[in-house]
Amino acid sequence: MTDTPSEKSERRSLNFIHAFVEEDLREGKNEGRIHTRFPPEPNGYLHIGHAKAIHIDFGTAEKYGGMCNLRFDDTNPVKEEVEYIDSIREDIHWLGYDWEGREFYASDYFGKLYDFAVDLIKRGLAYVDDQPSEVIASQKGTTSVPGLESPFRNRTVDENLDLFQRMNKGEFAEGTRVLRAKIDMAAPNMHMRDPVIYRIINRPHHRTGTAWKVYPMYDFAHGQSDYFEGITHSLCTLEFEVHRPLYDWFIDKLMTDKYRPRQIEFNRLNLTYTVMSKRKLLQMVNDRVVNGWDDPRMPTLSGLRRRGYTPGSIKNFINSIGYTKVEALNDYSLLEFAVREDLNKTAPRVMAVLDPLKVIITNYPEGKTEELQTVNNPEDESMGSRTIPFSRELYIERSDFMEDPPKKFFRLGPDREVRLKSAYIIKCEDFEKDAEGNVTELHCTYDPETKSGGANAGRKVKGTLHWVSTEHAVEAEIRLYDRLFTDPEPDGHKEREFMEFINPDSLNVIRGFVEPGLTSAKTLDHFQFQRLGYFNLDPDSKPENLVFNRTVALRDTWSNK
RNA sequence: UGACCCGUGGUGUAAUUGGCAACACAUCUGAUUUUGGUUCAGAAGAGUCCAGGUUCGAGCCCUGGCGGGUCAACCA
Repeated sequence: MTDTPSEKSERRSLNFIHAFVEEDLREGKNEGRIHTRFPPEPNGYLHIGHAKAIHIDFGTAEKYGGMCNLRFDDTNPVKEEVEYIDSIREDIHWLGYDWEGREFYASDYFGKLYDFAVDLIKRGLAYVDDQPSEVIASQKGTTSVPGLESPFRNRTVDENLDLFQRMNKGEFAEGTRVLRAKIDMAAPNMHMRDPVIYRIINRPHHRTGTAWKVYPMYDFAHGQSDYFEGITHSLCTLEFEVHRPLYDWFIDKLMTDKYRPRQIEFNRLNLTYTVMSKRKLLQMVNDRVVNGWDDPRMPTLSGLRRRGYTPGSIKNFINSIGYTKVEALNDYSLLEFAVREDLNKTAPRVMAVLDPLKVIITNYPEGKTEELQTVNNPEDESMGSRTIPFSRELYIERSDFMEDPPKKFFRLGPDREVRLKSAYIIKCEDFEKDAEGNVTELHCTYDPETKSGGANAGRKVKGTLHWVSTEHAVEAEIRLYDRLFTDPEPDGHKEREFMEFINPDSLNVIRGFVEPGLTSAKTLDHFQFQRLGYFNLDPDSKPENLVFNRTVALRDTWSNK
């Protein structure tokens, strides 16, 4: 069989997970079925790390004509809340995936799991341990010293059965008894040293209420849930690698036919300048470091969405970093590149001034307003054009003028010429300063012959500035978001708390001026404010108080050297 | 000092059966441009953790080191 070049390059780009999947397919495993699942615990909002999992879970199913379930891993009523379930559903949909009604809960299987536990007891493979957790922990041994067997390890089947049933009836207090799998206290893998599989919890569960007093542990619930749902490939992150022997052990005891799920682990997403642990994100929400899970500085999907990141850009980013078994730290600039690349094609170019400096065109008639034509996107004619008002008084960006400009500064300075985007070439004749020496006002003249698009517009000047007409511009609140953390690895310091690395300037709220017409923009529509970056209208923005969030800044490559 | 996993430019990935180490980001030039954006062209940057071995040929196979990660929750 010969491959076409495209087939070759397709196989070339296969990640190791898909290589495993194809191998299983070739070997005819599970009758050629591909079925994955995305299994979040509903104890927080989804973040960009989950996007990596979502893309491989749903993406693999999509690629091989299989299915992907959504399964809420809700085995611990102490930590989980209904509130999170809705946000998780919404975020998956936002990324462009659908579980087609196959929404399951680990708690759906509490009955089956209980029966399986009873079965293990009957087969002499599980026992009730009456010891407190500290004693069980101390008997576990260490990574280099074998563990000790519990004195309750060899109870009779009848006694175990009786005790386990009474555990579930609420006869015993939390922490007084657990059910353990009987495997091997001397196993080199700690997870095989008689792991706890059921514990008593006296708190109502968000779905099953008070029906159960005992709840299965992750290891006892996850693989079995996979099995019950017919999952063929259970994709998870690297830290579960050492759990795999236990996963397989339970499946061995449960298997009734040839079908068997397979766990494959990949590297989790780590981003520079970003904290991804749900525990820490929750702490930032609780400590009011940020204004909630969807604060635009948060790495949550809802935060990124509000900030203006598009689903497509996140998908491209995830694809570009790939899936391997190497613990990687991905550069934040790669994400920003993906956003700019995506937005560049779709975002109309509009004018805004963030830090205004007044300019008076001295030879322009007072009271006159011109409607100038400007294209929405110079690279995409189909996006059309619009008109913007020009008048005698304008704002330009304060940083676009230098009293004493260095050699390679192409913007405005005394006696310098510059083009106003879509308008005229102007020349700075004079400027005023206040008592502190700050420049307060520029007096310029314009050259009527150089009107943009006109017959004589061809004269070249080095710089082009964005501007707005003071009379027509709309004042808006503009939120400039920067990195929340100052250190590339706020999470990676053993001695120092990640909170010590919080950037006090991560949010700057300013009043700027935008060209008229943006007030009717739809929420989340993107704009490129010339040279300032990509912005979007905040979902909470009101017509009387426009709020724009900066999605990502453009790189201003001019440096004062 | 146990078990398992992993070491490829600064970062992240690729390299078919063992066959010239490739791509993207980042960095630096230059060109075009009514955005110092975009686009285009180019440069620099690793000889694949180390040492042996097998082979005509090793990033890939074997052996031994070294380095990093995960695991000893009644969390997931």
